[in-house]
Amino acid sequence: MTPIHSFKSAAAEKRSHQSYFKIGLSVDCVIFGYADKELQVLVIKSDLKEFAGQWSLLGDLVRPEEDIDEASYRVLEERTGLKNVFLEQAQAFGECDRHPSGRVVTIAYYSLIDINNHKLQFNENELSWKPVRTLKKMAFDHRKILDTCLQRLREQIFEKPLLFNLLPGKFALRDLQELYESVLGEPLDRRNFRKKIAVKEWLRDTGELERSVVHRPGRLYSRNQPGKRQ
Amino acid sequence: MTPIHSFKSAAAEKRSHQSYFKIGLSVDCVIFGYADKELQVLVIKSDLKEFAGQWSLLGDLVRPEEDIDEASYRVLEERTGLKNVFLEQAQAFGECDRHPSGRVVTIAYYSLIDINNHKLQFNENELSWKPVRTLKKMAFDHRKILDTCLQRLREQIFEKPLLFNLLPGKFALRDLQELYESVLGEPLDRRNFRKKIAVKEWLRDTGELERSVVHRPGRLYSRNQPGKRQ
DNA sequence: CTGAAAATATGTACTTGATACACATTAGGA
DNA sequence: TCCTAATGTGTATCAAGTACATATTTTCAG
Repeated sequence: MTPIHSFKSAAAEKRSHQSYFKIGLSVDCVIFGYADKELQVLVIKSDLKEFAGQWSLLGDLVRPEEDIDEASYRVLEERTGLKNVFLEQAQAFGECDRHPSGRVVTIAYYSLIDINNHKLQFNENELSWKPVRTLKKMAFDHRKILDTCLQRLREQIFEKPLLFNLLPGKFALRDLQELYESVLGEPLDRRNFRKKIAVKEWLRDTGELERSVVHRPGRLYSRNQPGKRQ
Repeated sequence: MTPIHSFKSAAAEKRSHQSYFKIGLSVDCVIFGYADKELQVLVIKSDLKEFAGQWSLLGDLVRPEEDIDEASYRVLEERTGLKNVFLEQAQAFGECDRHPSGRVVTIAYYSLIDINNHKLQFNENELSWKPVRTLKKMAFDHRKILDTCLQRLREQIFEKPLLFNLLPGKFALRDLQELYESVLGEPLDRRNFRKKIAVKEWLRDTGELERSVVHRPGRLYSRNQPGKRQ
């Protein structure tokens, strides 16, 4: 047993524990979006021959000089151009055989962005949005990572106003409810949903109404920014 | 940008990404116990000169050939001799400067054990139980890790029967309540506590009573093993 | 112009879980 | 035998979640 906390110096560490530094460390980002009334996730084609044709999450090795949180923000920004968005660590995945090319432990983060309000950086691989529902098999253990993050998201959406990040600036309550239903994977009662959201003061009534709907138009709301009193 | 998922082989990986393998990976275990009516945590004296005299959590580097979960079980077993106990991953901590001897990312786990029902392996350093309440400053970012795990524990104790791991085989309801109060850091109403626990069916009435108490003795309970019907 | 269709908007009863709180009971010790 | 210090239990209240029905508003078809 070689307790890490008894290292005497970085130099001694490198000599005596060489083999311990053979483990690669990465971050993987589960980036959720919403389109076609379905929860989507941003994925790229894996170009590992073991996973030919399969989709994988956006990830990268952590650089020696960056915090792991920084690494996740970097991956998100490189791929979507977005900064300063909600990004939360979910869990580390560290089974020996999870990466066919070597030992790589990954730390999973998840994030939510408005698909129509950003530009993807399509500079390599095939980057695309896929419905979470239809992604049966993914490269590596990425389906498991996705499920873990989705589970975490489900636990959070009534605690924090996360899902507003997936919607355009103005939306009807029905849009919001459909989004919640997509994420939770189950229908919600319209009246109870409205009440539940109402008490949280997450919404601001824009005074506008829906247009071009074939029925009575609903009110349009926007996210109530913290600190702003309506 | 060098996406990890496009590695062609382990050999190529080693050549082209040498610098990415300079990050050390460890696990740290927050091992809770209960004694003197206080929540305790298992710590050792740090022998890093930067943290002379300070306490640190039990941790070790992850070995190249073991899963991270395995690593945490190994650390726990090496220090306490215990196997097959509850051990849950809490969070990864990966700030660049968290370890003075180099870049080490750590994954925190927490566990709960009965202090009086195991033998500590005192083969090195000063290994001891310390009240969580009195540990103001710890080595590394270990106080932060401890707080994170404690927070996670608080969220779990009414969901899962975790705290029974800290108690002897037989205990009175008052003992259990005092333990909950220690963990939560706040007093609980005796009658409401009893009701809340009762509906969960975590307890089995042993039929015995407390002894040597200077008042009316309470019933002694043991943990109701799953599957066992009383 | 009118009525049908399809959605919005809202309120009420019920159930469940959490909280606040009071009184009778039992063993040990003086 | 009484006092002490707990145990053991029940009830009223409040908050949150759930189930459910009716009136209203717009567009579209005729």
